[in-house]
Amino acid sequence: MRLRHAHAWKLTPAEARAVQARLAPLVVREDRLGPLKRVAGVDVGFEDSGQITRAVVSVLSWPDLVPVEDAVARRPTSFPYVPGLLSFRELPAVLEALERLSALPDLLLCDGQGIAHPRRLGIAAHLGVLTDLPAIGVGKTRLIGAHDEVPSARGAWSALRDGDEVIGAVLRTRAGVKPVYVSIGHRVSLETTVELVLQAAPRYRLPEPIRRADQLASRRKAFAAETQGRRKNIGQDLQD
DNA sequence: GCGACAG
DNA sequence: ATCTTGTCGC
Repeated sequence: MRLRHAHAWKLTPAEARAVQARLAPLVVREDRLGPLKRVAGVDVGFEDSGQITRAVVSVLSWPDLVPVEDAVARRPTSFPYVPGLLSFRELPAVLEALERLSALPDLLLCDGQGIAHPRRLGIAAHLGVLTDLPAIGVGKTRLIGAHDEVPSARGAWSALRDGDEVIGAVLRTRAGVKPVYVSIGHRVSLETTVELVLQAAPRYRLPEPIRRADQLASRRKAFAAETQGRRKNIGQDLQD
């Protein structure tokens, strides 16, 4: 498949913020999803002291969450980490990985914020707009926004607010475990976002697609079992 | 001017 | 994000 985009983004932080201001209005905050069959987790890791960006997209079937395809892409890191500008550092590699899939997924679950961002264009929203695929942001920590304490039961959540606007939800995917920060990425309402994240994370804190992408993006060890409760095998490395 | 600050 | 195994606790 083709995602016609030049992946060479040589921008200054000021220019990057201008791009965000231009794209933020294009985010669709309502449900515009088709049938879900393939859901992808997106994550990025770094090698060589951060000089190489490694993006992974793991596609799982829905709703059974069985791994069906993975794609990896490595690129020289071309943008520093600047809070609020994460997508300019990670998306070039992510787009390259997406293009390597045999088919695009029906939904993207991204490690990072959606519209819970200063200019409402976190990495999940940015990726959603560029690909026009439904997308959801799942952050492990907060970028912006305030919220009440979240009840400890799985499924409980509190609105994440920036002033008067609700920009996301702080959701408990596991009882008694630190909640995750979820927000609209593109073409998915906040209500649906909460439902889908809960369905995608039936057992662990993070959604299965993101967990798998995490594995492939950081560790380089084999991860044969664990997904379906099988035996553990140490030893076999697997490259890409 | 002083903090806060996704990954 | 990354440097890194085993270990303490529910």
